[in-house]
Amino acid sequence: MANIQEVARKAGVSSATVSRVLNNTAPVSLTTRLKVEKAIKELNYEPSMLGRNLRNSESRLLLVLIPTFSNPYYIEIINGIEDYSLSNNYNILLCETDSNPERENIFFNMVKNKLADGIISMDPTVNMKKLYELAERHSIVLLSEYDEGGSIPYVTIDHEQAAYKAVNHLIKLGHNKIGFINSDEKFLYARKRREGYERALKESNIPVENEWIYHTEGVDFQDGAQAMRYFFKIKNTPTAVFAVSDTLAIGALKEINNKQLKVPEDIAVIGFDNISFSNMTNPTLSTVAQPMYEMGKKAASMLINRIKGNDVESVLMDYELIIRESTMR
Amino acid sequence: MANIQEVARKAGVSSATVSRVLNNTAPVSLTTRLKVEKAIKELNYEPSMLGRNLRNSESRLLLVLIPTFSNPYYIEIINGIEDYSLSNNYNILLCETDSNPERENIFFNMVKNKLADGIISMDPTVNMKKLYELAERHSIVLLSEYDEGGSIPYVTIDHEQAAYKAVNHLIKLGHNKIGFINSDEKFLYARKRREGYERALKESNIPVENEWIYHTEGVDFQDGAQAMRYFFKIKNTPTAVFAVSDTLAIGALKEINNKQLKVPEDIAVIGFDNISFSNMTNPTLSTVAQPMYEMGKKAASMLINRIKGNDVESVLMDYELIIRESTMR
DNA sequence: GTGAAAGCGCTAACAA
DNA sequence: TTGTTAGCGCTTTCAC
Repeated sequence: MANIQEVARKAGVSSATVSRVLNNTAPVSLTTRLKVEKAIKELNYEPSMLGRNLRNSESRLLLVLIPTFSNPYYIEIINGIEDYSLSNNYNILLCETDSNPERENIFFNMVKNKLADGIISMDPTVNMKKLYELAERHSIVLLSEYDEGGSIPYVTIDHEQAAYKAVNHLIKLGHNKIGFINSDEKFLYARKRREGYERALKESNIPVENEWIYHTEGVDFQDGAQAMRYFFKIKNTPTAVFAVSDTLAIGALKEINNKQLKVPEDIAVIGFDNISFSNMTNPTLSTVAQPMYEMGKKAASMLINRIKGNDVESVLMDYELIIRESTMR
Repeated sequence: MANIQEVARKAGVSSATVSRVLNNTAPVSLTTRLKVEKAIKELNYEPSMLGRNLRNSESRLLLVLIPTFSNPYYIEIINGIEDYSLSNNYNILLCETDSNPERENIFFNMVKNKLADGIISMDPTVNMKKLYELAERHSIVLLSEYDEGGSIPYVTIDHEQAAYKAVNHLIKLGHNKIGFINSDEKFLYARKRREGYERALKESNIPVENEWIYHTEGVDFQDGAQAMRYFFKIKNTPTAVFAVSDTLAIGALKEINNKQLKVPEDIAVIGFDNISFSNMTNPTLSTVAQPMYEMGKKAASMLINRIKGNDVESVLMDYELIIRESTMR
């Protein structure tokens, strides 16, 4: 592959001029521009990003941290991030941390040693201390999971209120025995959604029963099924279930099916995330939809702004309750 | 962030020595090594990949081309690719082409201008002509989709035989009206699987009816549902359906449910891919499982070998028929 | 075992 | 409008 010098020689100009043609960074006379473009074409020249990046000390690569590829929740967000990034000449590197600190370190180091320009973290298990250290000298944006009152900008929804609305919807349907399948409360979103769950109950004078709150290990289908098995085991099985993710809700649905019970007649179920599967289950799943794609775009734009040195503000996005068969009367 | 010169100065050595300590590329006396390591720690030094990559003219970045994030089929493969790559100090860049030639170009250019060292393409819509051009000077491996008799190495399964087995399974269950939900036959895998479908029928003296072969536009749930609606519309609705992907099969399942028909009693269904959701449907879905994770690892190892300049050979992997409720008697 | 120096490919400051 | 030159941070000869 030819380099800029060879192009310059072939065109009979200096490499600086070739660079100027390439980047439109200073006026070049039409004749020389044509000569240069001809040489570029003839040599099949493509500028090396390696040289350019070293010189500009940027990589135009953004890291997107997610705990696992297997949660479909992230897909649309990633699409949003990618679309915005690509159209701003940034590429994104999808980083699966597996909630593994070692992996996390690999990715943090990529930023430190200039292989990436910034990070969008969607990983609720991320090491916040290290992230703050990194944030001192590098650009970081939090997506979905965030740190209240912290200095790292984030984009998220009002998890407390969204959970409140979901549970309230179940209450209005006449339920007062409402199970809550939550994930580990070390995650902020889990704590927030629990608050929303409790507020809805209290406002309707329904006592909050600890045995109706189940904490899962992960957010796989299996975890949801296991939670449901637990609810079946206790004496007072709920007549409605709110799960903090669609994957959990779908697992619960499956388990209810296995028991030959009917949704929503015997047990109503509502999830969270509006993943594409949620419309394919039988019955279809009610859920809370976040504006995934928009959140992704927003986060990307915030990050790129940060990289450019601008100040950015955190944002709270809207969400929507989606009623489907699993909570119809 | 400190650079190698500052470390050298602080340690009282030359930058060459620091580099030698960093890369273990030549013997360094213990005392100087300790001095250097001390300086590195004190300055919190991390070598810049930008400089290193330019010097070594490599990026240690691999591109993984997939048509869309939203097909869960790719997840485990990507995990395999990523695990192998990371443990060999390569990072992977997941590239969603959206079957869009422009996007494809962006990614091809990354390889041309040294921003990436090679490509694993899982995109059946990829522009083969351009890919071959690229393959002349760069390392490429095809995964799942491949080019028979071409010069680009690939890893795949025997699609013809896998389809044959799936259909044969339906025949053994007593079906002789077997619908086939195929994707566009511009894809090699689709043509191969059709061959398998036809071979199974012919071997059992079941005539191949064109009206029982439906070609979808995409491989989303909706496409499967649409295919099933078509089968319901024709006079002679099949009693069993083989879909070339689980997503299609799940869409079909949903549509059968909507018709108040029972799977497998009224219509048996078998898919392809063994995505995680296939075990959560009601009934659970029979399918063909490819060794996704292993295929990913294998492809990554082949690509990295190629980059190193070694010759690599294409491989055919095993697959497995997974019988679940949707095809039980 | 270690250092000096060149150079990977590019861009930007300065000079002309 | 264009060329000269320095230098981004690193590794690797080649001397010593």
